[in-house]
Amino acid sequence: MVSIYDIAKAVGVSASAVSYVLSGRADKARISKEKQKLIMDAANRMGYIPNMTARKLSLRNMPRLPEIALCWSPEQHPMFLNTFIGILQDMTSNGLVRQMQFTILPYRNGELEKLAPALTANYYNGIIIPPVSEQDIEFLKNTDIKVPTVMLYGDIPQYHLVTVDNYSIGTEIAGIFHRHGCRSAALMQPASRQMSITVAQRTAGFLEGCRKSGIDAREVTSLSNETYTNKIEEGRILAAKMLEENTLPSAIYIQHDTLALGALAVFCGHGIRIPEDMEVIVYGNNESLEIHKPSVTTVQYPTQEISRECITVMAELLDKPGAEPVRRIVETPFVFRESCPP
Amino acid sequence: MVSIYDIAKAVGVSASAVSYVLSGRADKARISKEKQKLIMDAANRMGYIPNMTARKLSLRNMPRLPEIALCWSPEQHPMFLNTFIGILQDMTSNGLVRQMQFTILPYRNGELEKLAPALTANYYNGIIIPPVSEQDIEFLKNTDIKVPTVMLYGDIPQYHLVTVDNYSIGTEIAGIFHRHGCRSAALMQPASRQMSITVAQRTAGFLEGCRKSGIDAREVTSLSNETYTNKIEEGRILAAKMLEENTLPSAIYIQHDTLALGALAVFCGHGIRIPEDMEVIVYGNNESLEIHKPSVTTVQYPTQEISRECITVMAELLDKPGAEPVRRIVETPFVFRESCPP
DNA sequence: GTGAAAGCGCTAACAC
DNA sequence: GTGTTAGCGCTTTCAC
Repeated sequence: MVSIYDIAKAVGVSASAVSYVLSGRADKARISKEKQKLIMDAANRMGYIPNMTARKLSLRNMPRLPEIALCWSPEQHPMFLNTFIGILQDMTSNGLVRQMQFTILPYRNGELEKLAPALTANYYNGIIIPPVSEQDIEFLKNTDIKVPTVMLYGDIPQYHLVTVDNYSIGTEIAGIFHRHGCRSAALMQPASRQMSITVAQRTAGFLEGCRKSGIDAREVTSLSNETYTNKIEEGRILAAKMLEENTLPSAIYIQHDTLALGALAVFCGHGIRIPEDMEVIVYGNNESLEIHKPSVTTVQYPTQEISRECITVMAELLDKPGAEPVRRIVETPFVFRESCPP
Repeated sequence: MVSIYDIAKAVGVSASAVSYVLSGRADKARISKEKQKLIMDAANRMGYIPNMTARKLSLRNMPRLPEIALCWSPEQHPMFLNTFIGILQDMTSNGLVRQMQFTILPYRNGELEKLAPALTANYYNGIIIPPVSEQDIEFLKNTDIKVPTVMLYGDIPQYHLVTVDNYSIGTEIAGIFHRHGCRSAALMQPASRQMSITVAQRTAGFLEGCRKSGIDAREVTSLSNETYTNKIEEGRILAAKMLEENTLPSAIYIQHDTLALGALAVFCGHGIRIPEDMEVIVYGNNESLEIHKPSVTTVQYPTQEISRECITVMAELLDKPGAEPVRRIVETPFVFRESCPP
């Protein structure tokens, strides 16, 4: 990395002159125009990029905010990140939590390991990770992160946790289908490069619940090597496949809101009456499910509450680093609508 | 701020001992158990939070990534941030752009000014700002940011720009309605605390286009002091209001995708035939519009392309800081569907 | 086991 | 106008 000293040497001036010019305060130090140009040119030529770390350290009167790394995989629910930032903005401006600075560390599901250097180097005051794939959980279990770390979903003993009770969601849905006298049920879920543990937990709960209730349950999903332009299309294709096979169950639990919109479009388009022919429950939080005809019973994916809880826990941890790992389970309310009455 | 020296003094040991203990390497320096405990306790008691800036500066072998501030208002399109991070992850892992570190600076529309200290202090290697309100534009015009700065939407001479041609979108839609022989048109838009300039530009284009074509155009929007649980509900209420007034236009241009879903639910529920009774064009990128019955003609809000362009521009700027401001206009393709044929 | 001291790259007060 | 120098708070080597 080229520093202001390199430039100073190259141009034949002192480092402070370079500093003044490159941080836009040349006038303040009354550096001559010619020297300014020489310095600017050299900086450009040599590919100088200021080291903000050093700059910040020397800037005395700047507020020093704790830096939190927010590991983020775009395969999360597409609205979640926006919700998270919204809640953060809200809580901070209302003085509910201390100010913090969030840096996004993007990763793909299953490739969290690539962030290992940043995570293990004590580079941040805190870390937030929503590890959704088994592989990432495995990596985290075997990694020694020494700064306060909050997991979403992935229950790993040494770290703090904010999650929902995915397994119970599955069994409760199975229970509802059972009470309604359903004999057969389907479980529809999106394909992904890496099976999400949250989906897997709900799946396990649902299948176990069905088994106990004597409901004949089967999974509907696409091969992971197929690709779709979006979740709507995937839902349509999965639904079409079910119709082709001509073995519609009396109830279906769809694990993803947008997927559900696609699937429902096909079911309704083929004259399947919901809930008479088939009851539908969806996990997610897409507002469209509310105005869908018929309106759709959902288990709410509580992104707002998860965000709030996560931010709260992180803010508390900063002040007591050695604290015992906390476990916070966020509620997932059922919202009963036409597609599956209570 | 309490430093390791404060702790060292309080406990009566050297700063290096404190450093070892607090960064989890006490064993490496063979610090006695008692001293470790004393140091830990003092740190907790005194509310010590490590200064990551200093830590990073002294860590020699860490990769130094340019730090980019991403100013973000949650009032942006809810999927945009996720898309942005997804594209970033993609471009970086494919080696299309250099590695960068993104820090999120949350703000509310109209309150960008509160970020002024962070923006003007040369605290970041680059800054990205999507200023959507007039007030924030005004603030930026009068602010001297010295680091490479990319604006989305807000055209301000001294900064770089990535945007779409909002005005033309408005006029083109008016032109389509005109070609179809519409005599009257409505323009529906979401209420917001701060009128978004992008919405305002499309509005201006549309109204001017209507005026030139002799279309009688009127705006439908809610009072900014009303609040809604979500955009769907807002759309439903706006549509209901139009039905009450019993003056349906022959075409409507809806400025927001989710708002449109709510409004369309009401229109269709009241037997309004689309496009026969009323043509509909929507600006946005919600996938549901594609499977809506009838499917909805949209002008695509190209969040992916905007993100890609923005990241590209920023990466280029880092290497040539003094460059002339660039202007990149991203295409906004029309997708014609049933609600308004070409 | 422990502490002194050098250095990370930069800013800014100050001397010239 | 320009250069010297003392920090910013931390890590890490090395001497004791």
